[in-house]
Parts: sequence; C-alpha cells; structure tokens
Amino acid sequence: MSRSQLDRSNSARDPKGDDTDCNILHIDMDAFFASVEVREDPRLHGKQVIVGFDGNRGVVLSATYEARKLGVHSAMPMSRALRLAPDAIVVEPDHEKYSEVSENVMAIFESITPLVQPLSVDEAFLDISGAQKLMGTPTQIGEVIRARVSDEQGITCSVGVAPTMFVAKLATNFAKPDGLHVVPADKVIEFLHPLPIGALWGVGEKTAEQLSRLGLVCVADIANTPVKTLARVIGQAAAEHLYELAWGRDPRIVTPNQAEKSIGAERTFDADLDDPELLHAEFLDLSNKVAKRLRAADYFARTITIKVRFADFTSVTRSKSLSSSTDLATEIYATSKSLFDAMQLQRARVRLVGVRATGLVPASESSVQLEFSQRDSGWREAEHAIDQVSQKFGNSAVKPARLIKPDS
DNA sequence: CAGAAACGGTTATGCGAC
DNA sequence: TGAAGTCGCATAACCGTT
Repeated sequence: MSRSQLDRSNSARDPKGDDTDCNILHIDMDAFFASVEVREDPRLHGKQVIVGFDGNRGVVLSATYEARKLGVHSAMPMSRALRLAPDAIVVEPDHEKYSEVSENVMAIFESITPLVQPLSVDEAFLDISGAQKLMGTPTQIGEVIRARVSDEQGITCSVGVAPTMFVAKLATNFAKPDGLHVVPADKVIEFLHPLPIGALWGVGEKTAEQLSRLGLVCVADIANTPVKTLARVIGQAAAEHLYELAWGRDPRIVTPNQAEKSIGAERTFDADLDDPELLHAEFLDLSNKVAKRLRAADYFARTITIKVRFADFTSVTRSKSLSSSTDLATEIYATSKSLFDAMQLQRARVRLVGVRATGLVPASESSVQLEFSQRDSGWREAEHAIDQVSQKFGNSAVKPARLIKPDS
C-alpha cells in the first residue's frame, strides 16, 4: 500500500470528514470589511463595529460578530442597525484598502494553484485537483490557506471543501466563522436535502415565496418534484438548474480570468433631487467615474445605460447603443443626458441615478482609435491627460468646473 | 411577390448575489 | 417600515433582415 493510500484511510477517520474527491475549495473572508478595519485599528478589537455610510440612507456593509450577535447583518438599514446596537462604532468604508487586502489574499490562493476564480472581493473558488500531490489533502490545503491568510494578512477566513462549487459554497456557511467544513462526496445528498430552498443558488425571496406556495420549503422537496411542475412557476431553464442542484449536480468548473461584462456607477442622494441641473451634474460626475474606470481597465463600451430611482423606490432604466464604442466621459455624459432628458420628467423626486457601460471591448480590439481622432477633436488627449494628473495628485485634483462647489 | 418563420441585436425589467 | 453600490443573468417584447 502506498503512502498516499495510507493517508487516505487516515483522512476517512478525520473528524472533519473524508475529503477524497473533494477537489473544490470555497474560501470566504469572515466579516471582511469589518475585519480589515479592526486589523487597522486594534482599539476596535472585540467591539461592535459596523462598516457603512453613516448618512440617513445608508445600509450595513459589514459588521463584526460582536454586532451580529445583536441581530445586525449586512444590507440592513443603518438606522435599524443602530437601534439594535446603539453602542456600535460606525466606520466609513475604505474600498481601496479592501481591494489591496483582497489582492494579497488572492495572491496566496494563486500560490497554491492557478485555478482560482474570484467571486467578489472577499471570496473565491479554487480547484485543487492538481495541487494535491504536492500540497496534501484538500483539508490540509485549506488549513494551510487559513493559516497563511491569518498570519500574513491579519484576518480570518472560512473554507468549504466539497466535490462541486455549489456544495463547497454552502459548506462554507457551516465553517463560519474561522473554520473549515468538509462535505464528503458520499454525504452530499444528506447534507443538501434538509436545507431551506433559499440555500439554492439563484433562489431569493421572490422565488422562495413562489415555490413555498407549492408547498416546497426544503431542498429535498425540490429534488422530489418533477421538473415540469417546477417549470410552471419559475420557467424551464431555472427549473432544470434547480433540480440538478438539488441532487448535488453542478456542471460548472472553476474558471479563472473571467472578463468583466460591465462597468457602472450610481449614487443615492442624501435627499431626493428634482432639479434637472443638479441631476445633470450627477450624470456628469458618474460619467467621468465610469470613463476613468474604462480607461484604467483598457476597455471601450458600446452601450450606455442609465438608471433612475424615484422617491417611491420604483426604478427605470434607459439605454442606447452607440455607433462606435467609447471610453470618453464626454460621450458617455452626452448619451446619459439625452436618455435622461428624453424621459421628460416633470420635476419628479429622484432618489438615485446611475450610469453603466456594457458591451465592453478590449481597447486593443476596438478599431476606433485612429480614424476617429478627428471626431474626438482632442477629447481623448484631454481625458488621458486628466488620468495622468489624477494619478499624480489624487482623484479629486481635476474635475469639470461645474462639479466644483464654491467652498472647495 | 406576399407572407411566415427564424434570427440576432436592442431595449427594458426584474431577480439575485455579495 | 427602510431599503447601497456593483455586478451577472434571464426573460420578453420589439425590430429589421433574411
């Protein structure tokens, strides 16, 4: 019997469970934003900390477990969170800092395997099929990662270990906080079936409500319902998906280097706006932001979409595809403004506006560059110059005159 | 040539995830 | 009971072409 087979029979008795064939790791930082803030300021250690915009209309982005004990959770309106935890310390988010920590953490993952698929700033899937000969069992690899993230970045994370991406992600919930949870290949069904349907990927509040009207409340119920029946409520495609997931079947594979499909920015105002001039100024600001990010990522965009949310929380979108793609704020703004003006609002109270660029094409593949330099009439050079100055002196160094407030 | 059907692109909405 | 900001995906209606 080879050494590795011996290891196998040992891991079968491992209290964490038999991780044979569990080639997928899902790794999720614990209370990511809040943990980073605590790391930066040790005085916050052990305290109720809430990260979020401290305006009257903010929501909780992240909270330490001390705050969560009182019922605080992410996406909760800040006002409610502070009623639950009046003594909590509120910290404004610092996304640049989180991105930096995120890159460091992802670099640790990459040192294990190139098969890393980030899902967001604070979580990723790893396919460790090829890494095990060198680095040990899935559980051992998971623990190495947890130790390194803790030692090198000063925050904790949790790891789900399973045969598929979907189950690994669910396993992580059972590992939290600061733990590791294995779902052995032959225990997938018994792990899955007692869970509420909301645990299934893509089942949120609305879908769960629809399905519960059919008496379907847990994953086992989905597994024991014909696809045709499910399809009547949620459509054929979603029904097939859900049914497969309910039986632990997930065809997805870990795919690194996923290209972005859109880049956007939006803003909720402290108080509703109805003045077209002010709203135009917001569109200009957002257009600048989007254009800058497009250029930073070396993309051109073919379609511009605006979003307007009204005081009653309903929202509408309008979009327009350009004849040629762009990365220029002037064009994005002109398009946004004309879409907005075409809505013919009569001083409706607006709560939020957004600008999004889709149909992204790598700048290198965009044929626009030379032939259109005349039409751009110097804007491209101007905006690139702005990028340079911003890089040197910070983001607020250069902005359109219209966005400069008298007092600044 | 009229009309059906298939098709790909565009536009708008809604849901869901973190 | 007050609801951010960024993203992806599905669906549906419409449109012009073939």
